[in-house]
Order: sequence, then structure tokens, then C-alpha cells
Amino acid sequence: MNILLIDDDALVTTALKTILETDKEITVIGTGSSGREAIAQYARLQPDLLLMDIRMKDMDGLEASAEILKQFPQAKILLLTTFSDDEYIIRALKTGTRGYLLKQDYASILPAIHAVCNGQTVFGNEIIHRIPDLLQRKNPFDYQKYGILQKEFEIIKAVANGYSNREIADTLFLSEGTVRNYLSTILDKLDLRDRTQLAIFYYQHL
Amino acid sequence: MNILLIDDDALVTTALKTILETDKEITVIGTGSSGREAIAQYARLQPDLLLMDIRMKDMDGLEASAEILKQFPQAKILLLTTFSDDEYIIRALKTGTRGYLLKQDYASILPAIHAVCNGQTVFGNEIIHRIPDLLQRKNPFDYQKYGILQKEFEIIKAVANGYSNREIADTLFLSEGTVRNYLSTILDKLDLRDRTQLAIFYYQHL
DNA sequence: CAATCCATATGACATTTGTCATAATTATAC
DNA sequence: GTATAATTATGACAAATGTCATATGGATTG
Repeated sequence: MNILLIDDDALVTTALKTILETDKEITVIGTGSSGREAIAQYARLQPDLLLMDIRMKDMDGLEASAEILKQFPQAKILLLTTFSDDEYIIRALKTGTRGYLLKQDYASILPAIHAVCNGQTVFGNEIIHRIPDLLQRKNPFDYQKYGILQKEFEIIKAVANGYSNREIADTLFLSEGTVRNYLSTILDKLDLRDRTQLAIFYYQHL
Repeated sequence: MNILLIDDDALVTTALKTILETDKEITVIGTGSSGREAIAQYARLQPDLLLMDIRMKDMDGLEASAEILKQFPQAKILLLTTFSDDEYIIRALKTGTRGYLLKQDYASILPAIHAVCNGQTVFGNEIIHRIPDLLQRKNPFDYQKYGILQKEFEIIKAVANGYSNREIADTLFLSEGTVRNYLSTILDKLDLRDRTQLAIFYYQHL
């Protein structure tokens, strides 16, 4: 089995390569450190399997996966991630990658590779168990934690619905200036710069 | 462990009951044959676990689950299904039920019950493997469809990452004016009003 | 070769957004 | 009962945003 290995961190790439090559059936035929490289290398090497990190600098593993799958719908891609990448799980599932593992879970990597090569789909246990929560949009934005007041939260929701200050003011029976002030405070509390970042924040935390 | 058993088909209920009671730790404290019964019985009996069919006459297992979970967020619900109930899987995941098994898979039922009672989430293997496919046919933002050009799409992604026009210009080596023009065109094509709505649109379509 | 389309760019303009200083109420808590 | 916090409000200002008209060079296509 010819494997292409992509990880931002050269140390990880090396470590993984060592692990993988303890398996006689596996050959690492290429490595890389970015999404763009993944795409280029994939097209060139046509590996049996692509083992890729999710979080990378230029283009993340998911974008790269999507692109590769567009060109090679049969591509077998196994994504690696850390616990903190929760939000990626659903996106990963949607791109159609064949597996999703925690990096920490070294023991599972080899079996997972074999399974994916055999056409199976593999998700680490912890990940499966998070799926219902994630789909449920649990993990709801805990506004108390950031010291956000009820009123402020109403503004947040309105912004996240795409309303302008004027519209928010009208809907909540406030003056536009007040809405602006609230928003300004919110941005400050959440350490964001503008309403767009706020909307994004909202969707990523809910 | 006290279990409530709901299935449309009395034969199945009986069969399952027999299987379950081979396990000394399990007691079937009630049975029923519809979603409504499930809700009523659940409230009355407060079982440790509810084992329920998905497809039933009056109110399907998912609606019933949703209702029960609303009243008892800690409820442990294990849904039974057949291969043909594909479309239900995603809905099931979204309701927050704790497990989802194929009826055919008798052998897994007892272990699954134990697992769920211990707070785990359990999905039959075949089901897990269908999740990516099922999610995938969801709305991936098909920018071709809206006549969005590649370049424009890059702008969209940048906006969805919370960048300002100035930053986008710098990153993509464009003038700020050009970025503004692109954005203006994009908003027009997608029938949106401002960058915030665009970011929201983006997150809702992927 | 003319007609389009794409990528890129300006300048001008109106509007919206975000910040700041400041302040009047009304609860609430100590 | 005084200090603090929450709700609401001004006005002024700078910066960012979005629109429009217009323009050029390159690629594609009929």
C-alpha cells in the first residue's frame, strides 16, 4: 500500500513515517506539509491512501480533501486531528473522507489504514460519540462565560442573522446608537473586530 | 436495568423481550406499540433505557424521542431500525438519541444496551459507515451554480474567515478597490446585502 | 476579428460601522 | 443608603464598507 503523508509539522511526519514503515505492506511514497502540496502530490503519485493532518497553514486538510475528492472521487483519505478540532468533525464527514482519527491514538493508526484501504470507513471511538452532540449543535455558546449580558446576547443573535444596526434597533425597540454601543462592548468582550467576525464566532460556537 | 420496549409489531416486541430477559440484569418493565405510548410510559415508568423502533404508525420513534428528550434530557434511548431507514439516521443523530442499531443485528443488542446504560453512545457499524454519505448529500455550497468565479470564491472564503477588505487585498495581492468590486458582485449574485450576510451564508452552506 | 468574459484597477460617493465620552434611570447588593 | 451593574441614550468622529461608472489587457470563442 502506497501512502502519501501530509502534516504541517515535520516532526509528526517523521514520527508517523516511522510508525507506518514498521508495517511491511506499507510504503510511504511521499510526504508534504500543506494542503496545496497534498493536492499536487496526490495527482502526481496517485497513492492508495492519503494520511493528512487537518489543521495546516495555507489550506486546511478539509479544503484539500474536498479538492482531491473532486478530482479523484475514489480517493481514500484518512484525516488526523486533535481533540480540540471538534468543529472540523462534521465538515470532515461532509467532505466524504474515509476516516477521521485522533493523532494521540497511535495504536489505531495502522489498523485504520488497513481498514480504509479495504474500502471501510473508520472513525475513532471518541469521534463517533461526539457526532450526535455536534449535529445537535450542542456545545451552545456559553455567553455567561464571556460576561455577555442577556441583552447583549440578543444583539449577537440578531447580528448572526444578518441584520443591520438599524434593523436590530427597530426590532428590539432601541435606538441605533444603543445597538452600536452594545455591539462595541460585545466585540470588546469577545475580542473580535467587527460584526462579521461576530457572526462567524457565533456559528462556530453553536 | 429497567427497560421500556416499544415496537409497532407485537411479534418483535415479544421476540426482543425474550432476548433481553436472557440477561439477568435486565428487566422489561413495560412495552408499547406507538410513539404516544412511548412518551406516556416513559414519564410513568422512568425506565433506565428506552428501546424503540423508529418506524411506527401514529408518531414515529424520532418524534417520540425528541419529545421525551425535551422532558428528560438524560433519557437513554436506543433506536432500532432496518436497512431501509437511511433517511432517519441523520435525524436520529440530531435528536440526541444514544444509539442506533439495526434490528437484524440481534447479537449487538445486548452489548449495546449495556454500553448505553453506561453512558456510551452506540452506533451499529453499517450505520457509522453510512454517515458520511448521508451528510454529504447535504448542501455543499456549489458556487458554480450561482455563477461565482474561482477568484470570487477566494474572496468569499476570506470574508468567511473574518478578514477585512484591506487584509484580503494584501493576502491575495489585489488592490483594495478590486476586492470591493468583487465583493459587490458576489453580494449581487447571491442576493445578499453585506459581508456579514455573506459569512453567514457561507457557514450555512457548508 | 469582433464580441465576450475574466482579472484587475481607479476615483467618487453615500452609508454603515465601530469607538469614545458622557450621562440618566433603575435595580441590586453590601 | 450608597456603590455597582444593567439598560438606555446622545453626539461626534474616523474608518470601513458597498456601489457605480469607467477602463485596460488578456483569453476565449464564434
